[in-house]
Amino acid sequence: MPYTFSEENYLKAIFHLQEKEGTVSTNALALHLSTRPSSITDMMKKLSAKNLLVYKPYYGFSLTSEGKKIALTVIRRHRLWEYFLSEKLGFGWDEVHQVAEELEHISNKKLVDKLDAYLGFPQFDPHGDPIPDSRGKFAHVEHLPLTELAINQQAIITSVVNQSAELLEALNEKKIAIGTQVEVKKRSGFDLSLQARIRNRNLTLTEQIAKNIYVKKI
Amino acid sequence: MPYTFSEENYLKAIFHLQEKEGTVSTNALALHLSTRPSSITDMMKKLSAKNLLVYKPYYGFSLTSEGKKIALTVIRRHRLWEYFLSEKLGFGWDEVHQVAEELEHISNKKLVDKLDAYLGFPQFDPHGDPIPDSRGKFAHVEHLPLTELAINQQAIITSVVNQSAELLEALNEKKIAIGTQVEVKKRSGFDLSLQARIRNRNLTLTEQIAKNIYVKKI
DNA sequence: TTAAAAATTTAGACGAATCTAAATAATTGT
DNA sequence: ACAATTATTTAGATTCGTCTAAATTTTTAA
Ligand SMILES: [Mn+2]
Ligand SMILES: [Mn+2]
Ligand SMILES: [Mn+2]
Ligand SMILES: [Mn+2]
Repeated sequence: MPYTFSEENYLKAIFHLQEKEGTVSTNALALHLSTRPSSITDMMKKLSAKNLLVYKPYYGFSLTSEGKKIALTVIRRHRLWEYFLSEKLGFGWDEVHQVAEELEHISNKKLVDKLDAYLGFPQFDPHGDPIPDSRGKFAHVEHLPLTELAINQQAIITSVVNQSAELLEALNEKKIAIGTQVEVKKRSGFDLSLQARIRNRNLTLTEQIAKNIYVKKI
Repeated sequence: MPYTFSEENYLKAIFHLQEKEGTVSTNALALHLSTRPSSITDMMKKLSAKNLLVYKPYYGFSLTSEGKKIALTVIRRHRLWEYFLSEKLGFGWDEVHQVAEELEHISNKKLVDKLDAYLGFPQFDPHGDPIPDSRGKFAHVEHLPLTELAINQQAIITSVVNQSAELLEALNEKKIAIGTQVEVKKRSGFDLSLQARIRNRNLTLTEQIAKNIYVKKI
């Protein structure tokens, strides 16, 4: 029942890659975790011995339901702490991730549930990502990347998928945040950049930025 | 600058034993940390190599000023989290220690200082122990063990030194807490137990309990 | 269809933190 | 003063998580 920091980080990373890419390769996971592929293989053996994932050498691996359950509790803790840091302590959304990366490993269930209650059972973290409840369930939001929003369609920003400090700072500068209303006025056929109307101002957003911003039509 | 959980736990334990007993022996430290004496010796070598303590085989060891500084930051974090758990999340004072034992190792300075500010710069933790400020300074309270309080002298409880869950539960049952007013009416010459008047009721306190309770005369 | 390239695993090593058992040093009591 | 006891250290092992370098398997593309 008590998993190591490493085990939790691996399970969470696998869960995220599995969600985003559908599949997870040894190299992709090594890249994501900033480790070497051989370390991945080592850990896969340990985790499969604990029945947290199924692993066939050279065939790949995928989380068991127990493995998913653990990944979700780590994600829950991560996002709850991010919310706490942002809402109660006044951290910026570009700073919370790094700190939550450590706090997420404190596994006392009573702590997490009391924190959740204290925060008022928030549904989304500061990046717009849904926070699993104590049973691992979370709200689903119908959203699409800003790159696919129809011209002149009003929408609000629901989340930012890439949470690199650089991107978040760039968005801060442009005063773009979760909940901000946005409308695409024009999309360039040449570089796919777009002209957006945000807070009554016209901004140019590169494709690289736009594809990390998800929106919900209103 | 980044110390391991183990290193921090050792430094904190040495600091506490040094405060309470004046000196620290290998065996005492092993007992305190629930490890084996040989593990202590191993760690003493590591910590002295890092100049956090001075160590001469068979002669003992004591913290350098750098070692004390680190111990104090760990104690600061521990007590701030205890305060948070108690005041904000509603944990009982007999539950906070165990959780804080983990939270104390999250070393992000900005986190700790923002938490401190959020809590209103508390001076004492739920057990009455002083919380070091960001420079490592803390309030000093003139207090004495309840076993030494003069008969009929009014006093209030400032702290409880032994924080075993058993003792704290026993105190909860008797409705004894930090800040509770107390007066000793009689002290038995036979078993050193004492009759105390607390919340307008007369209670018998064994010596074992009384010596863990510290009070300040009023 | 097969050779080159890419992905993955294995072999062997290391540092951290711990342990047991044995050796050694310090203390104590007669 | 010295033998017995106690405290401490050393020797040697183990587990965890990681690494590099080499081997192996899979994929790709000529
Ligand atoms: Mn993490
Ligand atoms: Mn987030
Ligand atoms: Mn601790
Ligand atoms: Mn305390």
